[in-house]
Amino acid sequence: MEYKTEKEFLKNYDSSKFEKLSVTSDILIFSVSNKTQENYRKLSSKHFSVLLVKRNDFPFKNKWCLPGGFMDIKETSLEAAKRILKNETNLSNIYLEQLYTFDSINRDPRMRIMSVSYMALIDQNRLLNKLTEEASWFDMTILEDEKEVNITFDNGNETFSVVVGKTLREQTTDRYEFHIVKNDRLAFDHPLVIVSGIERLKNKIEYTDIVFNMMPEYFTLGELQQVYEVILGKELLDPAFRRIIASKVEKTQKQRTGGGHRPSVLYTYRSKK
Amino acid sequence: MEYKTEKEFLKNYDSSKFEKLSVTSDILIFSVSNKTQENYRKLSSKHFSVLLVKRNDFPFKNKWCLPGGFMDIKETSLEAAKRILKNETNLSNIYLEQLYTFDSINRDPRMRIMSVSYMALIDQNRLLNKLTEEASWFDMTILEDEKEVNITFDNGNETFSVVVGKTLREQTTDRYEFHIVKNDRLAFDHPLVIVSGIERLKNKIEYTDIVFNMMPEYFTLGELQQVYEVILGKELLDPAFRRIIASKVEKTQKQRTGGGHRPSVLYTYRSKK
DNA sequence: TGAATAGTGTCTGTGAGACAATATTAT
DNA sequence: ATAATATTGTCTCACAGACACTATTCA
Repeated sequence: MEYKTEKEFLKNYDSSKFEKLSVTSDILIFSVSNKTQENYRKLSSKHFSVLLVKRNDFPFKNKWCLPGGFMDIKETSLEAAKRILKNETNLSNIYLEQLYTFDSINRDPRMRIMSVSYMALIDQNRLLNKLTEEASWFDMTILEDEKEVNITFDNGNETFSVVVGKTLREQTTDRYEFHIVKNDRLAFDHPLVIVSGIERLKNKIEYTDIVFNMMPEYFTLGELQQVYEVILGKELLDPAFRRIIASKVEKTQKQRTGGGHRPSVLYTYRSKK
Repeated sequence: MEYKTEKEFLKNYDSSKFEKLSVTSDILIFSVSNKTQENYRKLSSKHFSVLLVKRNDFPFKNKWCLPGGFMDIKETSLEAAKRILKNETNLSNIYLEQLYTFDSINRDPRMRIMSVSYMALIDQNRLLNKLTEEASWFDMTILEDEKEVNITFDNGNETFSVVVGKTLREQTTDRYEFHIVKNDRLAFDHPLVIVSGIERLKNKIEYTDIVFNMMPEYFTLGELQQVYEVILGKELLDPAFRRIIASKVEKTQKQRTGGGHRPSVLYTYRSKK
């Protein structure tokens, strides 16, 4: 049948023509946690951490997964992500960016479900006991070589690790293609989401200012350096770090005292150049 | 109802519980085209170009759009992209990476349709008259300032331009959020896809080797430099460019002669370090 | 010969890496 | 005084920007 106008066409459009599927928004909530130190003189050490939720229902009952949920037909995946984030942390105004869309055929045993994943960055100090019961921060220890990424998760009560393999498809697709090598405790293909997010964050921390979304309003350069170090997984030299960061931060009158050492100046993020 | 095992749960799962939607794969096929020169002595000048398809049907009948199509329920969006690409160019083995998922509620007037977009890079020499009838390469002229991107499309017969505005959402989302300011001839939200792809390519060309996917097997450094220049939208200094690129290319015995000037050595891509 | 591009040499300033040195606090 | 971190100084080396210069071809 031929239509003369778009209006006419739309009125007669049969929306059931193509098969449909469900979509979820899954959110990688990254943060940096403080581990208090035995020795009063030492700085509290920092850990790169991710928020996981224990599944109460099938599928993958009792396994850990990223906070997520089905997208409503009347909201965008970003809106769904914000809703879930709000639900999980009771916070709005969190840094959020779309990460990747995962849609391998059998990633969900129930049926074909596509996942649009988002990455959120948060300063853990903003949420004080606001977590829901099933949610828990896991510190990540990341070991990476050319072939694999090995991540150990630890929330204080439970420890487990996953291994994700990297294949580099020379020309035809993304630089790295990930596949799960070992995984007992994480649901779905979430190890792939986590590894993708880590890669993204590692890259972006070098050429953007996103790191400040994980920082409180006032912080010392030592703390900021520690955050860089746990995310990049390597130590940085103090003078070099200070030079690079100098244009992005503003000195304040405040100081942090109390450690058994010279007090440090508190800085704030200075947006723009 | 409570289930004891995952198997039992899955057997009884009602997959119609959540509303569903359709998904398309849309592909941004970028290339660099040669404009032959009047003066025999001059090099042919290059243009950054994108493949567009004229819509034969509603919606957006007679407008131009990115090659794309509905994803089958039994294939992934990447597989769909490859299928569409094969269909459009008759080529396999094309560089392809997932770009972004666009899912604003009313992006398609028919119904809720989510688009997973891919970016493909291709050497135009690989396809000789292989294009389908409705497809056409458009050279892009890109003017960008802090607030807007203005792109003029030209396929030899037709010229039009679109304007996309940039908003930078300080903390809560991606660095830039795009919105269409002016658009007459492109269908759907495809101006946003194109701008996102250009941003991605501009970034990646600096820290990856993807540019070689747009080059033939043998090329001169002058040609390669021209490709960088049209994509980055700025001129580069010869010695600096040669220094940077040196480790990525391999000199051959071949030469390109025939221009009214010194012949140039042909190089090949040298993968790895 | 001259127009046009190919290709090289080299100076200079910037900025990162490395290491050393100094400063300041709580016990 | 000492452990621990904070903060600065400075040397060196690599490298990007800039510009000048040489090389080679074909009508």
